[in-house]
Amino acid sequence: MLHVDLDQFIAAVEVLRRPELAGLPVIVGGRGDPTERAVVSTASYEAREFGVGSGMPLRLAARKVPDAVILPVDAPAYTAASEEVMATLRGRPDAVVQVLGWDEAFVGVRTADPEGYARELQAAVLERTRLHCSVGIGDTLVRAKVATGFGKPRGVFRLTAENWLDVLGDRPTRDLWGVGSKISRRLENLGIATVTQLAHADEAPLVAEFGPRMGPWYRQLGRGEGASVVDDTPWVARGHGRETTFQQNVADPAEIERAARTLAAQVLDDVAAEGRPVIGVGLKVRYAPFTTKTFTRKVPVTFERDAVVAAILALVAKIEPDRPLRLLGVRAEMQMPDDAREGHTPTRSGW
DNA sequence: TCTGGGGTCCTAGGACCC
DNA sequence: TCTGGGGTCCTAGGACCC
Repeated sequence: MLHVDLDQFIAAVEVLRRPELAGLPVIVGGRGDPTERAVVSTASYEAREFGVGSGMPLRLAARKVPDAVILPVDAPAYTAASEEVMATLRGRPDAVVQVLGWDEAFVGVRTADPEGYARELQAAVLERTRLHCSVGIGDTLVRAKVATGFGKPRGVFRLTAENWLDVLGDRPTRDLWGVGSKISRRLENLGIATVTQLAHADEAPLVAEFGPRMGPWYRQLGRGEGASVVDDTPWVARGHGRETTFQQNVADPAEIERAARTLAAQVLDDVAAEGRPVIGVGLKVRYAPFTTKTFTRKVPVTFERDAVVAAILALVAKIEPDRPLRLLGVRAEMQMPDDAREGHTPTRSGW
């Protein structure tokens, strides 16, 4: 199968509608105001030269690249561009498309010439959307996904059982899809630093450290093994959430309740659009400077907005008084359709 | 430098039941 | 007086992804 990833997608979309930005360091994040609390969504390759990357605080990015063009996030524009891209992928011969996000998808296809197919796919995407993408080819989803990184930008790269360890074996486990900084550190404490070491690790210590599901899963990941079928079943959201980071920390209970009610209303609008009842609510709180707490509660299956808001406010009452908040989030879980996906293989990202 | 906002899934531990 | 073993449900929190 193939994995397709648009190159610097958000920045590229912005440059398309403002051609004069081509070749400049472009940074997209937050409301485009580098004095606010926000992070970088995407930086153009020119900006990345200065060490700017996704997830970096916007303030820091602006300091690193004083001449950067800083733009606000325009989600509808990226959604529209993304839909064009995905439609292009679906139009490829025999393609089964599994969308992973705005700028990513798996494409399942049987072909004797995957590289040729990938090049044609890139040409089709470029012709229809004027956007460049990189393509990974693999015999599993994990290998295809990881392969794309080696193809960037605008390239094609293949990873299979043949060359997986040759290419990745000496790399840190952090380079694997699903291993972040915390897991890689815990692996290191088990004496596992590289992909090869993970691939050949004993299962028992992994199970002891990560549990009966995730332990074996991480070793599989080290081998690049796992699912190899692209699944185009339409996505069904489990819930919807909204959160806001306060520009200044907030301690006033009345202001916190107001913010919670506003978020709850937005969440309930999102939920109502799905036409499925609410089965639970959640509250996320980040106390300043950066300690996150969550509270959850099941509710009787309901379409009643007032009942859901009341459940959310009951969670708000659990917030420690006199501790300033920097973030507040509200979430609602929805009832799943009966036939919803069962027996999922863990991937940590739900895809 | 000071860390967004939208999601998903897994695990631990307590409550409760038989 | 101290205490089994199995199961399910719920909550809180951790980690990851884009």
